[in-house]
Amino acid sequence: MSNSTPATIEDVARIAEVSIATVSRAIHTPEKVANSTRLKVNQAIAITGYTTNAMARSLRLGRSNMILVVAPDIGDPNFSNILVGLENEARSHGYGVLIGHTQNDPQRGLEYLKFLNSNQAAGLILFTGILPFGHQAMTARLPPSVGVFEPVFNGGIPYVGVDDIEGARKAVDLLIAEGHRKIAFVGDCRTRLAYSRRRMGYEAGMDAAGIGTDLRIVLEGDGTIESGRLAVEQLFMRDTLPSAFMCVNDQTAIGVMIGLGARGYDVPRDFSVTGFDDVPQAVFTSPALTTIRQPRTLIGKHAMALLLELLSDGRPAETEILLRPDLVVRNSVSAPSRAWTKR
Amino acid sequence: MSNSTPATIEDVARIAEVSIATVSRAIHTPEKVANSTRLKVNQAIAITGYTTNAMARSLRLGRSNMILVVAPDIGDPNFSNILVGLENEARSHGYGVLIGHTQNDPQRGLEYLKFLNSNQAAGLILFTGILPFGHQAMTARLPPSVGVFEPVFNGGIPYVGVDDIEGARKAVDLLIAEGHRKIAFVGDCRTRLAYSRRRMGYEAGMDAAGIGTDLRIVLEGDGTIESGRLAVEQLFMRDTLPSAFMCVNDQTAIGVMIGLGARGYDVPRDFSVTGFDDVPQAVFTSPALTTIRQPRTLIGKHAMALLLELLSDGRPAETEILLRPDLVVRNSVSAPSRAWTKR
DNA sequence: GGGTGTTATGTAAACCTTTACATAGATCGT
DNA sequence: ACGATCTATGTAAAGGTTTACATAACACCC
Repeated sequence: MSNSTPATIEDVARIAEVSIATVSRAIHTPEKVANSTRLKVNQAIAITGYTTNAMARSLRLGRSNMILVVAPDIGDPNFSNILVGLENEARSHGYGVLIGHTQNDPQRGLEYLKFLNSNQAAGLILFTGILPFGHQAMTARLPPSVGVFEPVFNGGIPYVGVDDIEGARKAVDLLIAEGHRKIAFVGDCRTRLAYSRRRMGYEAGMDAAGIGTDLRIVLEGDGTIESGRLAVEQLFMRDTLPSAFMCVNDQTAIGVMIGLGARGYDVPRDFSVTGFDDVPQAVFTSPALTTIRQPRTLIGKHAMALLLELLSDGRPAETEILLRPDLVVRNSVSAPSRAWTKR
Repeated sequence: MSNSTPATIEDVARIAEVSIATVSRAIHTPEKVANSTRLKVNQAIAITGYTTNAMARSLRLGRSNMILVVAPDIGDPNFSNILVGLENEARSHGYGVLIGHTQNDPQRGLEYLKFLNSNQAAGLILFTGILPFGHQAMTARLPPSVGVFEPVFNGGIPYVGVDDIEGARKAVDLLIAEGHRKIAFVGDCRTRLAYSRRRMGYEAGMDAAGIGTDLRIVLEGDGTIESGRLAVEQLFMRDTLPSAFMCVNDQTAIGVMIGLGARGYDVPRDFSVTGFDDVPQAVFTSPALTTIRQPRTLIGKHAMALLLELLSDGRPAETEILLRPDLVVRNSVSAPSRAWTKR
């Protein structure tokens, strides 16, 4: 029963007493084969335990059934949930998911390009927000691709993600509703499209409330904890303090809370803080972080569905699918402290 | 330069004015080809931008250059760091890493078995602690495999992980050194080998200190936050309270701290708590969790190295590689409270 | 100078599948 | 009843690679 070498289509054909072509047809286009024959083939498959050799199939078809997922950092708390969505959707369509991380190393990017060139992946999901492959000359050979988590700015590939503008808007609106007027934005960053959009949402909210943007309390940042801590330091140096910090992501918010804690302030009594992403840790910070949730599994699902569509249709359907962000209220926001309302 | 169809070995051969066999040899066994020829071939490769078609290669060789990694849950905070180690090591040897998650669904397991049978992966890394493929009959066709994170109990495959016994021992020893005598063990679980070992370390430590094990404060658990919370409830019901909780993992410890917090107790003033794993969240709990660190990236690296060795040698080298766990002291442990020292 | 090695290269088969084309048998319309 | 059409199946080529075997060139030794 369990030979050392796996059964081939020929073994099945021999047992079913048909040709290998018929076996192949019985599997892939069953309507083209007589009922009686199909039955014999299915029995033979059951007997041999035959599984199509994916290598041979891919070789013949000129494309594989693997999707390459390239992320800058597998450990990113946002990553795994999106991946689950991607993986489920892919597998239910007979595709496998392959994972690579670039660690922001361009050399790594080239390796993946080679990988794609050698036909090992039929499609590409990009978390990096940038085509990680040096010269655009290569672009010609890129398989169908979909950006996720971060829009890809140097190549017109479709994107699936959360509506950053709307999400940011929800955060500012909450702070404004609580009575805040001086709201800092931490994590301004021109190169990251998602962050730019969040800032746009921030500005829209401030404008809508008739407050407008005070550039002295818009701080640069790269989304790391450290950048949040640094921003707090800068503000205390400049002595232009807000009553609330709207942060471009949860990591930054954690950094801000650490910075404020280090200076002896209490969140939310002295300052309110919001994040963005709702990473798992956001529940465990103290206080638990009020933030904007990304529907990560859903993003993964949609992104993969779009990619698979591209793979069969050829032409790009939508260029951008934006999902609805949800406000998650926890304990890091309250009304501004007395000290601030007086100003 | 960038044709629509990728260059094949024949294109290279034509340009280099040699046969395809020579090209293949120039790539894989360069010492068997004359210097002058090798030069010509390399130039031709550079001109064409040739990359070996991995499908054809795998088909011919009867094995792929992919390693399948099967985890119960990609989102597990322990997972990503081990994966980084696995991935780096694999890639530096020309292998790619493929990720699957079973979500503890046996159906899923079967899909992966099919996947392996169809030659799409040369080796298997198992996070699940169990061969996820129904009947052991199949075992015959399993490719070289290595267990990681959790020893595989139903198949004699090599294992790479942390020394759970020693790690647990470090945790008890710390608690004992702080003066604790009544130390609960939370997360007893017969089916999970790693947890059993941690309990063994716990018992060894208690015995060495002449305290011994009090079964009334050894509680079952499955490593979830909820199981930790529940354990606290049980102890308060039974009214047999320890002064410290040694938890089988960080999640459990978080649950314990939540449970204690809910009853109005302060950690570490009223009770000390230790975890195991040092997941990223452990820094952000309040108080920050004292725990045992698993060298995750290193585990991944060693596991993959072992697997690749198996792949080339054939025979299993070591059956178990245990790495050193490190004690990470944070703020969840202190001397027992007055109330307890008096007992 | 002819047998013996050695070295470098070429020829062709094999890996397993899918599918265009060919074939043969059945069905149908008149 | 006969050509036309349709349906089910088979034959064989193709996809790109690796490698056993064959060949050819060359050096070497007695």
